[in-house]
Amino acid sequence: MTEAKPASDGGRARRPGSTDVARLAGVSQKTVSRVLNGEPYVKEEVRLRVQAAMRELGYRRNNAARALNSGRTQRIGVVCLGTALFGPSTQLVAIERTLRSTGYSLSIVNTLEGDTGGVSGAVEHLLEQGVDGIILSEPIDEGDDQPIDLDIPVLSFGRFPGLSAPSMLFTGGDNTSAGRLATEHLLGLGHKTVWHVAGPQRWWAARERLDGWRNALAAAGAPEPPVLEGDWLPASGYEAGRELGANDEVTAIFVANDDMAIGVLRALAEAGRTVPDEVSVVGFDDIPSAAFLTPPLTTIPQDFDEHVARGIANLVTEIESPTGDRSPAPEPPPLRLVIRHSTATRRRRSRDHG
Amino acid sequence: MTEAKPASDGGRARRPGSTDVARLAGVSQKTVSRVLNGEPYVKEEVRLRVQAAMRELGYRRNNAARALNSGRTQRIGVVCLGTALFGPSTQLVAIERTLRSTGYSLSIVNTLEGDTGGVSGAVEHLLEQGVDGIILSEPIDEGDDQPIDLDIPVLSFGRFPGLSAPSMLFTGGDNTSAGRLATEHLLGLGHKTVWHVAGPQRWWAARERLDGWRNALAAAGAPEPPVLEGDWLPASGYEAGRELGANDEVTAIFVANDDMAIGVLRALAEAGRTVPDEVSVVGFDDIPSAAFLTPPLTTIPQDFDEHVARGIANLVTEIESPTGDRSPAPEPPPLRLVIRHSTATRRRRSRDHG
DNA sequence: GACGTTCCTGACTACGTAGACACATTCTGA
DNA sequence: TCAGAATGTGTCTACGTAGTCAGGAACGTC
Repeated sequence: MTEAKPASDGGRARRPGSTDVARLAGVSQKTVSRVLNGEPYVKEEVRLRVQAAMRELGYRRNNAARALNSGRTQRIGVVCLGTALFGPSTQLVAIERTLRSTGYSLSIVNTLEGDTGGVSGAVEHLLEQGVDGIILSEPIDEGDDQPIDLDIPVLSFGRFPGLSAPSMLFTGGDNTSAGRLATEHLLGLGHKTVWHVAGPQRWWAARERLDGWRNALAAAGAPEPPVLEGDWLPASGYEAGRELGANDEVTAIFVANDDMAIGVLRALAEAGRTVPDEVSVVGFDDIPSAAFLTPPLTTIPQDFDEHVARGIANLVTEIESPTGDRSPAPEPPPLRLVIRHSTATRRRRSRDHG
Repeated sequence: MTEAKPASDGGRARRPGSTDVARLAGVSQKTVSRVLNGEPYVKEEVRLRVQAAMRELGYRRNNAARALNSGRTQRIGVVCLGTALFGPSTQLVAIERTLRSTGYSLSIVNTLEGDTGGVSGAVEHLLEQGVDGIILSEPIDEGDDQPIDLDIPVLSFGRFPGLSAPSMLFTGGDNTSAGRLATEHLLGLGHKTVWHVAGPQRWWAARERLDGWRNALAAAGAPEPPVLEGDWLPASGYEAGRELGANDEVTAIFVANDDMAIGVLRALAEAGRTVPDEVSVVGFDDIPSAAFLTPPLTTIPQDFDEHVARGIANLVTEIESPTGDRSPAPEPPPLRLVIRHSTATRRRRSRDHG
């Protein structure tokens, strides 16, 4: 009986394994395994003895060994975009919280914009780590991405062409309808048309909000002004706002997120255009500070918790019984529009008859 | 030669292992392992043949097996607080980015406020997953936490008593000095004293900023007004702002983060106190929208990238050679104060002699 | 040409867990 | 009373990787 690896005598003591627990409790390793997994057919007295031994040794189950044996890691990987934006951050928090209650743990990997390999590189990284499922947190369309072909279930927050997997699940809010809702709100206030400060069009969410805006305008027979595209950040909203503020035609703006709306508000203020008297502004997200801006921002909240809960429930089901028969998606929560003080009925511009 | 487990004929094919690659390349499994790990003493011709075989089979190294064998998972766990706040989110992104370049991957777990077990529960969860090191992202002081005793290195962003580990590393900005800097700026503008809207005092960062404020006041011989404590969110800042706005004595406020400062600004505006003419406000963080508020906010930026890079470099060094001899910490980056338009020299209040 | 290096490769094995299976013991019903 | 089920427990083994060690081949040196 050779001992190839000295039990790291020099360093810290070797972590106890189920074998050590078994020895102490006077049972076989397999019985310890049974106790660990709450299997039936273990005498209560034995179960208690084993649990006592585990406590005494400070036993902690070795997940690597478990994964190796079972082929399942009890871990889910999330591909993020590496931004600290409100939406992605909030969603990630919701994912972690939901996942933990299912017994899975979470690995995250960022796709930095312009990163080598983009999404497919990130996915590859996760696969090598070993994950039972993958979540694409904020699907974007990078032209250079090669199609991704997975053999584990995937949950995506939004459409993601170029992806194939044994089971592809989707969740997330209806950005198109939300964009329509925002636009209709402004049209309903009497504005002839609505301008749009869009998010980066590589993001599907941004495209969909733009689509909703476009649909609403078309349905109302309103002219479609040119789109200004930002990058979600306030500075880009400010740039767009400067253009819009200089244009007397502009009386209503739908901004694709609240952060950019902050920039728009600032630019309008600097241009001397009062909100909402001269220009109405609608944002998106309902960030915590939206209610405290000048003026408080009318916006559309997103129910991340709800979308995440639905998506993850499906993902876990799919992982644990890959039958592919998912329960029919429950209807998504209704869209809401929080009306504050950045929108008002259109007034004749002072210079209209000057 | 029995075959206990049928190779899952029913489901998808078994993933190829290094043994399969070896067979295809006509070498031993060990040689494949050598190629994988870039070890020397492999003939170039053999190396190429093995790599070709790996590509052909779509081989992907199994991290669970690797971890089981080596006792190291190449994974680092991060304990977060489960908030989408700007600071924590930004820091997490920085951690992921930095870590990836070192070859480690990232598991995250949230300590939801009031969660069972708090930090120690989160740590336990990570240990069971198997991590080589742990990062405490936003150290807070939960009274009910039992002391944590680890046997792997820990990196903490801020002090964290009640924690013991073979090596404990710290990084992060100097919140105390930052608090002092903000306060001194306001005092330097002629304000008799500075009021403080603090962050939740369970957070060490919040305590330190408060300490810095207190130090600066004491050093200047200024009276110390009562502290108002918020929860980092704009709404709590608004509440504090309503109190402060009703008090004519208040001419200068240091708010512990920008989000709360937004609430403070709003409350002051509603109270008819103009900023900066009547009241000066300094925030903390320099969130992206800070420059676009009304008025643009004077604030102290945090250099997360820098702190994270320093901390992780030390952590990885410690994991890979647990000698405990860390290179002396390089001096932290200098503190900055971004002066915008929310602070100005004190003017006599209109009612001073009324 | 014998010997010591350096280079290259393979056989064997451990890592910790859980699945398959064998077997012992107790319970149940005719 | 005895078959057969239900209940416990142990033995053996696979999972995929990399460490240890044994040795063969190629090279140089005296």
